[in-house]
Amino acid sequence: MNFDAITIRDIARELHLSVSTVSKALRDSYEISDKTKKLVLEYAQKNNYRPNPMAQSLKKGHSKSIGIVVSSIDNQFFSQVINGMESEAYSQGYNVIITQSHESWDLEVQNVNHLTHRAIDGLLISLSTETNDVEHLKKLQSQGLPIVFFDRVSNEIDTHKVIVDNLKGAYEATMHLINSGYKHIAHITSSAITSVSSERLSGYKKALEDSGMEVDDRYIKFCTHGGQAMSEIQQALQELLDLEVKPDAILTAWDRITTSTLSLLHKFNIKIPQEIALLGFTNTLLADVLNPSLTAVQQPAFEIGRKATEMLLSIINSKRPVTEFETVVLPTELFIRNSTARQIAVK
Amino acid sequence: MNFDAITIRDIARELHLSVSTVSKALRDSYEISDKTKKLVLEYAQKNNYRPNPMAQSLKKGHSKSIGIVVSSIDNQFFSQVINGMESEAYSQGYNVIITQSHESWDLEVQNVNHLTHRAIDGLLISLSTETNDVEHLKKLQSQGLPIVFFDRVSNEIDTHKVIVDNLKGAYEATMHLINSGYKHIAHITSSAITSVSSERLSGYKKALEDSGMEVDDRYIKFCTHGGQAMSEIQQALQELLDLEVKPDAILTAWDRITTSTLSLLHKFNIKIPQEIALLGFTNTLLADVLNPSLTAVQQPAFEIGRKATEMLLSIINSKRPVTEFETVVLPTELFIRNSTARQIAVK
DNA sequence: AGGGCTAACTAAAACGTTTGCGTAAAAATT
DNA sequence: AATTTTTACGCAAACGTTTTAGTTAGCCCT
Repeated sequence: MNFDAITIRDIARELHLSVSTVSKALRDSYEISDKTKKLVLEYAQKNNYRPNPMAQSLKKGHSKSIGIVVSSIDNQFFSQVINGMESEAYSQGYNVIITQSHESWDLEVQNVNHLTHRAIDGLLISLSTETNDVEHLKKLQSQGLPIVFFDRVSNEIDTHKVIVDNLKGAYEATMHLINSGYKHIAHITSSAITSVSSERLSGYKKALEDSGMEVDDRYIKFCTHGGQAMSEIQQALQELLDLEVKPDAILTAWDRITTSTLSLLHKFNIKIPQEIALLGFTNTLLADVLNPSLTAVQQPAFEIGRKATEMLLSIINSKRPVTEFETVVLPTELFIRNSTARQIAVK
Repeated sequence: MNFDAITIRDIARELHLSVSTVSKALRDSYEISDKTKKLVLEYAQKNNYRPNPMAQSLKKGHSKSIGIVVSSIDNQFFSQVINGMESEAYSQGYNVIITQSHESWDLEVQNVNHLTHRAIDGLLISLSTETNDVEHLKKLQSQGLPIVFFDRVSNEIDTHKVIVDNLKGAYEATMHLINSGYKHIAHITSSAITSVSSERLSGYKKALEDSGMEVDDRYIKFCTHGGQAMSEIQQALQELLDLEVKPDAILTAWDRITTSTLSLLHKFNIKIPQEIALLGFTNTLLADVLNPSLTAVQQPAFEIGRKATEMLLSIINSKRPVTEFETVVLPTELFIRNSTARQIAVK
C-alpha cells in the first residue's frame, strides 16, 4: 500500500520556505508573518495536509491516547463506563484505545503489554476476575506509567481509584429482600479475589447479621470465571436448588451473572418472584422490560468512567510526580421492580 | 510526568556497542554473533526494555493499528461486531482504536479526522444515520487509506463491504407476521438514507406485496436520528396508535428502536402480542428473557466484524493497490419467540 | 605475500516533526 | 548616520528506531 501523504517538507519545497518556517506557520507561531502563515495554511488546506501523528508523538514524547482494559465490551456496564471515558478524554484532546481481557489474566497481561510504554500516556484498568498477581502493573507504574483503577481495583497498588460503594449497595439490596419477607437469601458472586466481590459479599452478610439472620455458606456461590461461562452459573444455581431448603431469593453480584441467572431460572421454569425472587447488580438498559422487570442495583457507570479519566489526565498533565492518591467512592442506586415483589397473597 | 524508559541507545552505551548492533541483536539478525545477542537480550530483559512503538511506526511507515467507527458501543450488535474485529486484528498483530459517532455526522467526521492518516493503517466504518455526504471518506480513500464498510455502507464508495441480507431478513420477518395472521403490520425504521433501512423497508414491502396486502405509508415511520432519542420513537409509535385502524403488529428495523419500542409499549400498557405483536431486528442477548420473549432478526455480528477485518487487513497487506472489491453478504437469522405468538383464542 | 572472503560489527541517514538558536534585513532609536 | 531593536525567517539537532552501506580483522586460498 502506498500512502502518498503530503508532509511538511513537501510544503516547504513547493513554497520555497524552510521546513521550520512551515512547521511554525502551521502552529501559528508569533515568529511568522501573517502573509506567510496564510500562504502555508492555504496550501496545506488545499492539499489536505495532516501532520503525521507518529512523528509528532515521537517528538513530543506523548501519544495523546490512553489505554483502557475492561473485561468485556458487550457488558453494558463497561460500555457505559467507556462512554464516560471517551467523553472526558475527547474533551481534553485524547484518544482512547480499548482492549478486552475477557476475564483472563493472560489476556490482561498481553493487552497491557501491547498498549504499554509510550504507545499510551496512561492506563485505565478494571482487573480481570482471574487477576491476583499485579506485578505487571506494578512494574509499569514504577517506570512512570500513570494508572487509574476503576471498578475492580487492587489494593496492592497505590494510585487513584474510582469505585462504588459496593458494601452499601449490596447491603441495601439484601435489606430490601429481607424487608420484603424473604427468608433464605442466596448470593451468587464472582471469584472471591476481586475487591468488588468481597465488598458485596460483606454487604450481603452484614445485612443478614444486622437483621438477626444466619449467614449460611451453602447459600453463597462463587463463579471463579466471573460468569463468562454459563455452565458455572448453572452449576451454582443447581446446587442452590438442590439444598433441602431452597432459597426464596437470590442476590446476584455481577452483571453477567444476573442476566444469566435470569435466563436459567426461565429455563428451569422457576417463577420469579413467586418461587424465587431475583435481585441483581446490573446496568442493562432493559431491566424494565425483562420478564419480570428486574430489581437491580445500578452503578453510575458513565460517571465512573468520566471521573477515572479525569483523574488519569490530571496525573498525566501534572508538572511533578503525583504521590498523593485518592479513592473516589460513588453511590449505587437500587431500582425496585417486580422481580422482588412481595408476595401479598397467592393468587 | 517523566517516563524514564530505557532506549536502545542506553543499552548500546552500557554494553559498549553501537546502536545498530543492539537493534540488530534485538531483531535476531544473522549479522550478530550469538554471544552479543545473548548479552543484549539479557540486558534488555533485565531492564525491561520495550521498543518505542512510535519510533517504530514512524520508521516503518505503519502503525499496526486500525480504526473503527461505530455509532454506539453500548449497542450489543456493535459490541459483538467489535469483538469479532478485535479477535481477527489481534491474531494478526494489530491493535484496534474504537470511536463512536453517536449517529452524528459531525462526530463521525471528527472521529475519522482524528484517527486518520498514518495513525491508523486502515479504517472499518459503519456510517452514522445522519451521513449522506461521504466526501470525507472519499478523500481519504483517494489518498490511499484502506477502508472497509460494514453494516451501513455507502454505494458511492467502491471498496470491500460486509453486510447482511437485509431484504431477506425483513422479508422473512414480515412473512412470519403475515403467516401468524397479523393484518396491519407497521414498520418503524431509521432514516431512509441508510442502505440498511432502505433494504429492510424493501423486504417489508415485498412481503406485503407478495402476500397481496397493501403497502400503506401511514404504517411506515422513520426515525431520522436512528432512535437515539426516545422521543422520536415515542412520537412514531403514538402516530401509529392514533390511526383509525391501529396496527396489530410492528416490525422494528433497528436494535435501539426495537428495545425502545418494547419499553414504550410497556409504558402505554399495551399487551404484547395480544394487542400488538412486536418483531425486531436486534442482537441483544436478553431477547429470551424479555417480557415477552422477543421474536427477533439476529445478525451474525461477530462474523461481520471478523470478516470485515480480514478484508481490511488483506488490503493493508497487499503488495499492489487493490482495485477489485467485493461485497460479502451474510445471512440473518429469525428467532421466533412469544412477542409474535399467534393468538389461537382470546383467553 | 597478496588478494579475496567472511564474520561481526559501526556509521550515518532516514522516518516527519518540533524547537532553540542564529542571522539578515527592516525598522526604530539615538 | 550609526546603533540597536524587531521581525521574519533558516539551520540543525533531536525524538528512538531501522536499514543501507561501509569497515575492520581474521582467515583461506593460490
